[in-house]
Amino acid sequence: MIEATLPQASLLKKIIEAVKELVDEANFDFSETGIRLQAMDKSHVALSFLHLREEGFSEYRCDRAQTLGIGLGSLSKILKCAANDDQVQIKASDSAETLELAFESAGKDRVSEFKLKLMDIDTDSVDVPDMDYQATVSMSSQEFARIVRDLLSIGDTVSIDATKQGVRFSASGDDGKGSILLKHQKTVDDEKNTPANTTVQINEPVSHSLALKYLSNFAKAAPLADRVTINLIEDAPVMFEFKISDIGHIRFYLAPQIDEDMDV
Amino acid sequence: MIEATLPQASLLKKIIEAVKELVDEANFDFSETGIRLQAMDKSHVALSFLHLREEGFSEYRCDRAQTLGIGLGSLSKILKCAANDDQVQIKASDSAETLELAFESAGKDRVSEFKLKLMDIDTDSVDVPDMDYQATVSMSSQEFARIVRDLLSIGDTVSIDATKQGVRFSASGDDGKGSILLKHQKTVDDEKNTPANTTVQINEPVSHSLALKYLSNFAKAAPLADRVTINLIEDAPVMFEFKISDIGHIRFYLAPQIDEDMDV
DNA sequence: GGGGAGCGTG
DNA sequence: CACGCTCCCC
Repeated sequence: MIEATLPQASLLKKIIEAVKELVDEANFDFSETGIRLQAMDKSHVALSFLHLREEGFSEYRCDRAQTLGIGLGSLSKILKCAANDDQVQIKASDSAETLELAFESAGKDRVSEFKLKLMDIDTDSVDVPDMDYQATVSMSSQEFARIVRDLLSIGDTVSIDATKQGVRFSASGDDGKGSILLKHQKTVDDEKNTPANTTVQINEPVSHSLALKYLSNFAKAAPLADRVTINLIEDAPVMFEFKISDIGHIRFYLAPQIDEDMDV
Repeated sequence: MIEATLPQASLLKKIIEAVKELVDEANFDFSETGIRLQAMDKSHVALSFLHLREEGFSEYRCDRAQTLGIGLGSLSKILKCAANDDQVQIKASDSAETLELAFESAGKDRVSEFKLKLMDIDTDSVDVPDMDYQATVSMSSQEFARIVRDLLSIGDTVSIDATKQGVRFSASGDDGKGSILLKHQKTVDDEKNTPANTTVQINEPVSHSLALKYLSNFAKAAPLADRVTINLIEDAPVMFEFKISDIGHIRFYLAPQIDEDMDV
């Protein structure tokens, strides 16, 4: 038996919006402690992780661990039927074949109920070990989204270079090249004027080439978090983390592209 | 070697927005005294002039005169990557094959660099003699833009009639006719309440028919100047001038349409 | 607070 | 391809 309630449907809507472009269907693992999702994208290049802790729900109950296979397209359609400030409750009985969603309007005067057929999903579970990253960038998620959008008009691939000085995003295409450097700033908390600081923690400088179309998908998580953390390590996927306040986080891993220069 | 800096990218953005619809690619002539551009539109009906004086830049250096052929679509894409209050510096070395643009955010914490491939552009240089205009209208550029937009919903062609009393813009189409008269006002400077005065200096009344779609393009320059000056003379192109404060101006010339009544 | 531009959806 | 929504700029 699963029952979980969120006071604002908008949160769940944004979460599903952020992953549904990458993943068609995914297993949601419900346990006492909360909900987890792990899914490769269709082309097996990007990995999405979602964790929502039980404390983040206004009501949470999960008698025994249960995995629900959900088509994200269908779920997204149903969530479009919820107003942003509806309360949303999801329910499933043990070995249920459907997920039940109930939306209640803020004024309690409208109650909507939807049932979503569950599916069996073969999951290629990938273990992602915790790594010691060589570089960690923290920046405004909105600025991240803006940079990705800007560079998409220049080329298909972005190079992310993290150094002690800051992080550089660069791309090139037929019309020319573009590069944006965000300087590392010591965070100044006493000055409330500091809006969108960027910080770079470096053990060793790292550089990676990534397909912008995936980053463009990741950037859809920007509405969920003020900041994004980019974790880089040589010869391993880059991790993008958006912390969802009070409830969890969403993480994307993207394998770097083989550098063309090394391709020869 | 060329180096020129503007404190506000928004100025350059607006300038390029104002000409890019008319001109796909254009030669920018850099000299010690500033930057000039002269370009016919695709259909060779409208002529665009741009002059930016060196004093208007926060930094200007041009060792020797140089002509840079620039694709305005590509340049516009790059300028979209600048925030409005970024500082923008453009650079080109002698006989360079690329134009370099550097944007620096107001907080200095973001520096973006773009390279734009230059191109060879055949230019049909037209000499436009200084003329004694029969009528000169000065009016609010915003009101000009509004009138053009309004009349576009009536017809394709506007007739501009300047008399001592004022200036009349009129159009007609299938649904009917429209006409807007702006009365000549003696400029009253002591009354600060006077918002958008129109003045008409007349030597001789003039009337011209012009294609509204071009005027609609010219009106894109309205954000650059509070006022527009319209200069009319019989049997010659109409000149629209937008003065860009402290730095120069942008002018459009448009050949009048042969009056249908005289076409018979 | 209103208008315009870019993006996603039907 | 057009409409509506959202973010950004004025």
